[in-house]
Amino acid sequence: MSIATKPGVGSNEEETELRRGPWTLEEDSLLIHCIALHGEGRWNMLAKSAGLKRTGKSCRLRWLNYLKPDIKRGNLTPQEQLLILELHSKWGNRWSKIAQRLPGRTDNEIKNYWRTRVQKQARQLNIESGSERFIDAVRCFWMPRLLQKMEQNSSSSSSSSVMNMNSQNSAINVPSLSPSLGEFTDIAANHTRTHTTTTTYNNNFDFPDHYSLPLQEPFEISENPTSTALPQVSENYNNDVCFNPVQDHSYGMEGLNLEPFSRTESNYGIPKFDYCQSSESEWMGEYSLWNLDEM
DNA sequence: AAAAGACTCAACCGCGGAGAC
DNA sequence: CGTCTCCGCGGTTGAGTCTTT
Repeated sequence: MSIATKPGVGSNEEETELRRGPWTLEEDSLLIHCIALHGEGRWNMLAKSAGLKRTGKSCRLRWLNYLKPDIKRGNLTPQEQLLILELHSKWGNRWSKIAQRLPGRTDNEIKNYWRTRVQKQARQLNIESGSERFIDAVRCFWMPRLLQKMEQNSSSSSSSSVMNMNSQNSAINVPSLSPSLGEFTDIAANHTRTHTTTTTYNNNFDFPDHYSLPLQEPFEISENPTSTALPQVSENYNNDVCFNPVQDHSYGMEGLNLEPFSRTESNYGIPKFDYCQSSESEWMGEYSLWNLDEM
């Protein structure tokens, strides 16, 4: 079995020398060209026929995570983040399975998102990721936040290009979001809509069962994503992509002050407080907004 | 302006399953 | 049935970048 040479460690036997590390433009071109000719799969053979000194695994990874034309770039949208949270609560670290529900997103990207954003937040709150408290935090704080963000986006999207990136990006063949995602976001947006009729949310957020999934099995419901409940939202999702050009890294959970939540067991279970006191306040960075002591 | 620390994400690694022989 | 190879997945690493001090 050939062992990849480490960077800087030379090998006299050229045929066993394998490159590692970042891919060059030339390598990318070779791989793309070869896949265009032969298609995906048979990665070891592909690597050889392309003349690449890479393992088949490396070629596969490069293609799937970076070169494949339908890969989306940019930050995950609130909808995507919400879906990730939801699916992770359902499936755990099944990244590839989760990625199948997010067209254009790779398992690697989702995994990175989870580790760098979600788990980081859990660490900062001294919540063990995957614990019930963590699930609570996701459900009672982060999901509603994302739903709120979705609502804001959807209300402003009519005058923005946020939801229309797909049609503008003719170079990239982006598949439609799965019907399940449309279904899901319909339901999720409906949750938001239900509560945005008032200026105050409460954290119960009509997640009916404390530990059961708030949106039970929304993914295999229908082949038709069209929703009668929220046509405008569905429409957006049928149009797809939702690549948000705004470089907003704060869609996620950064800035949430869950200290009381993480510290006070009495708040665990049925925490009661408003989490959306002010629609005009930029919720990211409003640490005090989340301070239970103030309630 | 520079150093230190934090963060991101592309890429690698090891493992296990599937299929061919 | 055992062995080998390929493929795909999840976990991990580390270089580059960004932010903070």
